[in-house]
Amino acid sequence: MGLFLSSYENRLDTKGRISVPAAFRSSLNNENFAGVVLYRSFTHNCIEGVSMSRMEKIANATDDMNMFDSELDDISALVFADARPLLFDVTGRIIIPNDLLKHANINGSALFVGRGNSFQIWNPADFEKTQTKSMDNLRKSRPNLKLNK
Amino acid sequence: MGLFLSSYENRLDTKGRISVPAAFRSSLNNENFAGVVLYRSFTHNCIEGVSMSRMEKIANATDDMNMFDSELDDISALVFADARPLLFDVTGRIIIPNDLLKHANINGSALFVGRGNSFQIWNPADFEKTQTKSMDNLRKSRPNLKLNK
DNA sequence: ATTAAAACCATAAAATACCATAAAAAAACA
DNA sequence: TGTTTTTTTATGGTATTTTATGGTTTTAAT
Repeated sequence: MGLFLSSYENRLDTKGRISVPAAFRSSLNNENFAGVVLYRSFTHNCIEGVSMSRMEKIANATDDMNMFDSELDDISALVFADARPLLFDVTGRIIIPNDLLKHANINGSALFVGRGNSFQIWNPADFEKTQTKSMDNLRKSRPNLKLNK
Repeated sequence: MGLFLSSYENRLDTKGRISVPAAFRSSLNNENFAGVVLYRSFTHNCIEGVSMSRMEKIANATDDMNMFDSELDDISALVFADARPLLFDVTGRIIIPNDLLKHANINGSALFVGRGNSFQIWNPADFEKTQTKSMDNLRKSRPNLKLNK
């Protein structure tokens, strides 16, 4: 699978449709499932996105075990119940469910942020803020850090 | 087999019929048996659901083992004795047997919850509670948990 | 004959496919 | 390099299909 790289801001139309960036779609070219799987991030007010094959990997890893392992049971309860498989339409759009949009505070437009093997979808302004905060944290803990090498 | 993902709340009608979510049915598209297998969960007040082919897999897996493993023997004994094969009607509905409904405390409507290779059927309010509990458990045991590893 | 179960029919709402076009990116060319 | 042509992408609107749900009729069982 190709990596999800760079960031792209796209608009939601009146029907809630939004184009998944072409670059992300081509990272999913040889998937069986022509779409993405989205779920609410546990750690941020954003949406997480992965491929279906990645979900299948998780399913097989937790499979058969969780009957005896309560922690695995908790994890799979949260992940799979919340995960939304969303097919692309012919032009590469998806409809992001309302509860996910609400969780990420997304209204008019959304920022697709590459994360390597996954990606995130953010309210553009919120992402800006958390990036700044992350940068500040780094500078505090590592005063000599140079990020623009 | 496709995964069971996301959650869908549907209503029971006066005759006890309820639609299995279309997304779940399409995960069972290329099964020989046009329906699902339900049984009472051992660990929760809910109903477990799997495909027939998955039951067969469990049968084969336990077959070789339970001669030596008394716990597996107990589990498979319970599962198979309790399991109900239920065919879809033309519109994709099933009738959930009364003892299963009672076990899961289901009255007017039921929540179909994806679990990857299986799914569960819950009283919607009860599910809400256990999800909150699962989240609390995880946060306690793993404060920095990231699920998209 | 009475009851229960299965097959059949109907429909509003939701989801999805279809068609069209402007903007942007890439390719071809001078 | 700069300019033109072609292709791809993002976006908008409309039409069609699917789904969940309710009710009725027919068949089977007791």
